Amino acid sequence: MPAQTSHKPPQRGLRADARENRDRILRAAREAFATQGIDVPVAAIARRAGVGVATLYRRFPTRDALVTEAFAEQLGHCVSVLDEGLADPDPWRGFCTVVERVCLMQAADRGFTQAFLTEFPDQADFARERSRAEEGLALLIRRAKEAGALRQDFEPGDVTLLLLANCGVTSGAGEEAATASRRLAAYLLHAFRADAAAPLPRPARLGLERIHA
Amino acid sequence: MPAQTSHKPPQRGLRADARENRDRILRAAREAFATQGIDVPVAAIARRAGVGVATLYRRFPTRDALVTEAFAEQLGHCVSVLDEGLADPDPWRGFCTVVERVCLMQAADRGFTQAFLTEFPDQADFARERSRAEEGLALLIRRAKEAGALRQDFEPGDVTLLLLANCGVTSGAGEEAATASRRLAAYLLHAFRADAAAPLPRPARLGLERIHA
DNA sequence: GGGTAAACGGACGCCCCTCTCCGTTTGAGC
DNA sequence: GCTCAAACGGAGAGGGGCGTCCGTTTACCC
Repeated sequence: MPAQTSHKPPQRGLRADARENRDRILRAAREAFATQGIDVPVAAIARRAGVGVATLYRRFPTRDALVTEAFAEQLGHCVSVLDEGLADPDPWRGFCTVVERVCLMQAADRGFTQAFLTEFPDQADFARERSRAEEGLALLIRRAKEAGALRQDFEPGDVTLLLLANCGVTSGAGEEAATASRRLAAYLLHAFRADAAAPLPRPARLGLERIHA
Repeated sequence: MPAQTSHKPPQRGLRADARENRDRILRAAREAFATQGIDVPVAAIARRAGVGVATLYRRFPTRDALVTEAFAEQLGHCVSVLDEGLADPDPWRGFCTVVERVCLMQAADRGFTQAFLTEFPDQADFARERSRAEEGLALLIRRAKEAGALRQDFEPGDVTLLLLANCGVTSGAGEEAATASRRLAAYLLHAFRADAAAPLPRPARLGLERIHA
């Protein structure tokens, strides 16, 4: 079989106007989701993009498909943030950076946050990205522990915990979202430090996939 | 004027069957909200209560009125938890108890949590309870600081921060909600301790009323 | 037990959202 | 420039939730 050309198949072979419209729809969707939340009617997105609803549905057969595609970019961004964190010679600093950046991404995009909280289209693409993210994260955590910076009883599910917590904060805090998110991250990162160790209750069994349960 | 007899006016003077039905509706609503979330259709609540929709709407003229009334009990419970915390001779322990208990209440009731996160009917009753809660909380915080247990740069908005964070966790963690909530509370309470002090970013301006912005 | 106002319940109107159908327009190759 | 498949867009079908109307039933009082 031919090497699968990235995960954006339906771009090639489209007529010029169709491709243009497809881009406008995606841009409009991202804007709408970010500002109005993930529940904006499809019609509103179409209007914002300057196309008819039928055009939108021709490219994205269902609402979920559009949501998925619209957030693929953000998801990719998350992964690259993680890569940067892994590249940092100081694993603790790398870990902190990842957490802070992702939290701020959530704070800046209401739709992205909601997508985390509510059930989400579990497309195949996402599963792949997610498992990559899980591996990278586990590696970063292991390194940070070995460096003696991250507490020993920390575990990967605690990252999910933090992300969910941040979802709540960013959904609820309105315009203060970014400030609140920063403060939450600071508090939690502080509690995660090894030198802050004090007994913890047993961990929740939260994988990254649990997020969309 | 006659002393206002608590804040449950429309109980007296109802016909026996009507009062019975009213209670069943409230019970059904609380169950439905707790298990299915705050978005259950009114019709489902009516069915569960064994009454027609019209009967429901006769007692609770709008959906929001029903939600408000259904959660009044929980809100009262929160306040009494706070009172208990205030009664503890050790203000830090009192503070921890309040936080942990309220977090677990949220974890146990999906609807209550959602009501925190999403916009909420700002009924007059609630404003009163809320300001009482704010005062009590501020007092508890002041005492805990004076006792040297709570960090000096902690501020009331951080309680809102914690509650919102817990909302996110409990909405997202499914059956692990209680476990996750406990762990989050432990982490944050730990970070709130005075002996854990490290510089924080500037606080978010979150009052309790901000929760429903 | 009989009269009456209160309470009941289901059917219905209204609105909004998702997705489809179909007649019209347009880009691309010759 | 001509042809035609590809793309377009608006109108509308289908479904669901909120709140109301109105004919029927029932508790309470005498």
